[in-house]
Amino acid sequence: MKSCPRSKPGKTAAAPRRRREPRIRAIVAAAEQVFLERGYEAGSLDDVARRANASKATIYAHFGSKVGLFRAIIGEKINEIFEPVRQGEAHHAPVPIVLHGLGTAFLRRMLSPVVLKFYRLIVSQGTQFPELAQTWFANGPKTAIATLAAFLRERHASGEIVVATPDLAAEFFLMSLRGVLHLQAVTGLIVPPFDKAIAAKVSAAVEMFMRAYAPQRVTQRRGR
Amino acid sequence: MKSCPRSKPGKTAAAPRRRREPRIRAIVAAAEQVFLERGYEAGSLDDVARRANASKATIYAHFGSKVGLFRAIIGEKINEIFEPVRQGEAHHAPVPIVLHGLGTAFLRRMLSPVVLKFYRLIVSQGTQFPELAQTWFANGPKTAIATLAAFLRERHASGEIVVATPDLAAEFFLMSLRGVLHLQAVTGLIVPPFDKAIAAKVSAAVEMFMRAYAPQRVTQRRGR
DNA sequence: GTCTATAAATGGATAGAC
DNA sequence: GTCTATCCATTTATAGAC
Repeated sequence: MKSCPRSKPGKTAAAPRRRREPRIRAIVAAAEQVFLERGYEAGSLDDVARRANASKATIYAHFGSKVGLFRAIIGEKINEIFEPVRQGEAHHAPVPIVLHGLGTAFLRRMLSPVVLKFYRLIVSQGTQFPELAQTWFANGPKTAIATLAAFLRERHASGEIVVATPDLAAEFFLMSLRGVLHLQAVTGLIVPPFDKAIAAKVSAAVEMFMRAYAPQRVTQRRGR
Repeated sequence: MKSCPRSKPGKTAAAPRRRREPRIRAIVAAAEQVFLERGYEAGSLDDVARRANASKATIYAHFGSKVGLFRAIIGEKINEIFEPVRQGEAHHAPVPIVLHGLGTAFLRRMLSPVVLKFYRLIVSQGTQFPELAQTWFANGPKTAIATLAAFLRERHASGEIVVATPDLAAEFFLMSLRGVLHLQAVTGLIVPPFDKAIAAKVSAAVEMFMRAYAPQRVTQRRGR
């Protein structure tokens, strides 16, 4: 049976880029779902074709192979997913307040269904797709740490905190934030909503961080 | 359809357990390799049979299905793998020294090939095999944290450190220890040897921990 | 470009001989 | 208990019509 006849493309100048035929967009959307939901190995092209109301032949015509489809879809999705992370905003509140806000947003995002699925995918397929792992790491964890480190560096300069190694401090904070909560969520041991757990974890992490990096200390630490 | 041949009643005094026919042992060993190396989905029973010099029929006779084999093999392997974690030893050195030793051992283990493969497996299959995720979490992270927390509690009592919430402090320390290093290793972005990176990470984490939990503080912080 | 139909290979699972 | 041989569903990939 014929599928719904869609209006043939006549406009190609409106959208910035990402201007593609509806069939391809449907395939992309379906592939995202399938791969994120079932993983690379278990996700089949039959499944993708079915959800996209397309045929496998069309998929192959545009992406060449399963590997090609996976690379294209996931590579693109990475950039889309981690876009919010790159938005480094200027914060002027006291450090603990800012950390609380950043931490909550960060942790919420880490534990969102789509990011959890993404994590499972990268962890299980990272060694098979090095360039995807690379992109993921650069756009995700690395950028998050760099952003927080920049903030810490500022506040160190203003004397509000004492951080000799901002990148390390940022890493510690973010990792403490994830904590066991992330392990439990990613393995399905706990399920949403996580709001209560997130709030508790953020408060505890901020408190620990401030205890470690607050300036008012008597210890005769080395200079600097 | 035969079910899993569990522990046979009889001589369970001499040998701890593991009293089985050589064929089964070969299958178990092969299955461990295959599943840890290629994952659950990609790992095939043909592959297992080949490496075990056995036939698929024999596998089915003893384990019933692929799922059954996986559950049995991985469930058993978890207990074997994380046995060292449970060895809570008594330490009498100063806290930073002990943390350094524990941290190094812990991180080394976390980044060992087999534990990394295990992590990939649990992360990707955790939601499909809840009881495995449960066992893994209880024997791994949870036990590690509990062990460290017990140590911290002792030293808190002796006044050497000030930890109001030992479990949280232990979690923070261990998570800070893993840090980005673990992410990079698990996704294949970096490869062994990790010794240099481990040493650096441990020192930094211990320093941070002591800064946060050392007792010599001016607690004139308003509020607290 | 997109479809139907099919090839070719793989993998989970079983029957039946020994 | 273990093997060989086979079944059958699924899956990647392609050929050829429209």
